[in-house]
Amino acid sequence: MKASKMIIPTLKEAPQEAIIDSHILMLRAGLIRKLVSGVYNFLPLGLRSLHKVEKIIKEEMDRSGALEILSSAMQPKELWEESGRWKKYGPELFRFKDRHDHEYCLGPTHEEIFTDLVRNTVKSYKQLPLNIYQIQTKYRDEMRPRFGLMRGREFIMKDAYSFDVDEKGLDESYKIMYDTYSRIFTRLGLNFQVVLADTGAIGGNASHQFMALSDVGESTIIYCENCSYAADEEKAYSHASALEKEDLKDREEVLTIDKHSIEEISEFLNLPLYKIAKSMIYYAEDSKQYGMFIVRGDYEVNEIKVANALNSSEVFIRLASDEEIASLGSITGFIGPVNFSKCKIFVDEEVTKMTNFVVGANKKDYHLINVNYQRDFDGIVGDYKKAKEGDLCPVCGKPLKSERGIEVGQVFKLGTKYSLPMNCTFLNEQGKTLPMMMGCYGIGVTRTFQAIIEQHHDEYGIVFPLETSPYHIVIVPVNYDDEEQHRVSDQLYEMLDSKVETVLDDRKMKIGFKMKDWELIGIPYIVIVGRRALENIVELKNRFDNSKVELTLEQVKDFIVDKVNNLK
RNA sequence: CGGGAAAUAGCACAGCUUGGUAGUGCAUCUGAUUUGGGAUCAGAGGGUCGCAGGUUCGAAUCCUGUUUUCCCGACCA
Repeated sequence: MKASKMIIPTLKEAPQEAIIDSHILMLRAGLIRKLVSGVYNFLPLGLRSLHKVEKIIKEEMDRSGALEILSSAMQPKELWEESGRWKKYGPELFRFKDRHDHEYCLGPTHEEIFTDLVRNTVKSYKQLPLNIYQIQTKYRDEMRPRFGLMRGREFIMKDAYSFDVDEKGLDESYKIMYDTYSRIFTRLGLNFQVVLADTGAIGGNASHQFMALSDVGESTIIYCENCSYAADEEKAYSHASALEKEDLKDREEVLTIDKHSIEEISEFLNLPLYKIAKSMIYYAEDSKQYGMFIVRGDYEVNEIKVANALNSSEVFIRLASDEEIASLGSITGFIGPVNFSKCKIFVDEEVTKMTNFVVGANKKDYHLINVNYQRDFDGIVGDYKKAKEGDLCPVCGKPLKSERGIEVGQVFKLGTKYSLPMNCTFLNEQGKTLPMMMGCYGIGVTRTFQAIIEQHHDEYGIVFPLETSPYHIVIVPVNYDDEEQHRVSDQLYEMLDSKVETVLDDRKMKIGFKMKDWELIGIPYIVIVGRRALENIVELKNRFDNSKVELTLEQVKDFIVDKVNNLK
């Protein structure tokens, strides 16, 4: 390809809208352009690279035995009502009507569609197991689109759904996808970690997330360096460092005027945070119940765990208002579990290990001191706190670490969550009708594309891994008007073009300008044709370490052809 | 949806306090000179100053409303 025929709209300055490196670089390198918030156009260079990401995903999915299909972004309301999600999904679902007033949505995910497809085409155990996937555009009306492709309202996802006859089959399908994902992200050159995850709105009973490690990631990973334990912060389970047990003292009521927060109480009573228990009342809008959650003062309540405890999903969980708290017989700032019975009490297990601690007295300006679990109150014991760095690993007991990650993929075991309500069944060997066991597996393709850039850039620009670079190599004559340089550039281009993806930068620009462009765009190998053109010697710049070597044309060809062939 | 900030040429920004000709750099076009690291000179094109209303002889500037964008939180591939 000749650079003079391409669209290379590089920007010298970073557009105001971007703040993280990968987003700035995609914009500056002319890979994408914003249409509206959370929606982007892919320009030629960006699209080439994106297609390569898709190709790798496709190759590995096909290798795993999965079958590719393509469905529509437009989905009828009826299917969503069958699964119960038309109501449950909330405002994130883009909904619209046609001229006949029929309702539709733009698919944020495709469980309903695939389940419907399979129930109408597969009837026998002989046709199972089955794994069907697609690479297709998804729509989610995000509250806050962010960081370019990282969280868009329109994005490309690879979604796969497996159908099995039983749990054992599902386990196998799940394992295959788990391994396939590991291969995909490895081939894409991502530094990633697999973590245990909560199942969230999609539902189901087991899940792992694939996290590309990065400081700008929106997820926090809690992991153990000693053993292999790793989990999303939302899901992570840990033990707090142990406290000294004291002899139980008599419970007392103390005046704590205007001391509402844990910090204020701690300071006022001169007690450390871990001698105080935090009581929070949550309300689940779908299951319509309140729950009081008690955690140790130096911990946060994990709202995902709250949602699970209240049989709700996180979207519907909120803190109770002051009025609601009053109607339950307590008062904001002085909530506590002692002599409280208006709603269920959930006690974090770390609280059961505390002795002589402080809680609210459900009475304005009073707290109770020397409170003890079981002697003074009771509740449903479980894990409701947010795990944090320094906690002890639930597997081996060593201190846990934390790191940020970009969630690029997730695998779920759905079980019969969709097949049961949607009646997706098969006949087994005994002629008995059974619901299929399903799994679902997603990769955020556009997000993965950005994650690659986030992990592969330097001070000059993007440094694409060869396999996902828009082009493999670019030939840059210092002065294309110079007769010798022109001849050598053309000759090298002829030698390479049919074998590897080559750009010849024939633009009438100064060398510095052209180099800056390609370094920004991230083409890994740049050939400079300059003063030694007469001797047929050129310079090869390697963007991975920014080193340069002088080579003959033949050597350049052998080098790059070899590199590209090695990818296959 | 809560809290903050912003909106002036393709991009980055000044002008607004104190109302009076819409500007700078980069990019674009023409010509010339340049060609080993974002060239120089000369010239040119490009704007409903986000939108609507108000105040005023006169509004980019002051007032009101509105929309959009970005950032921080709650949600997810």
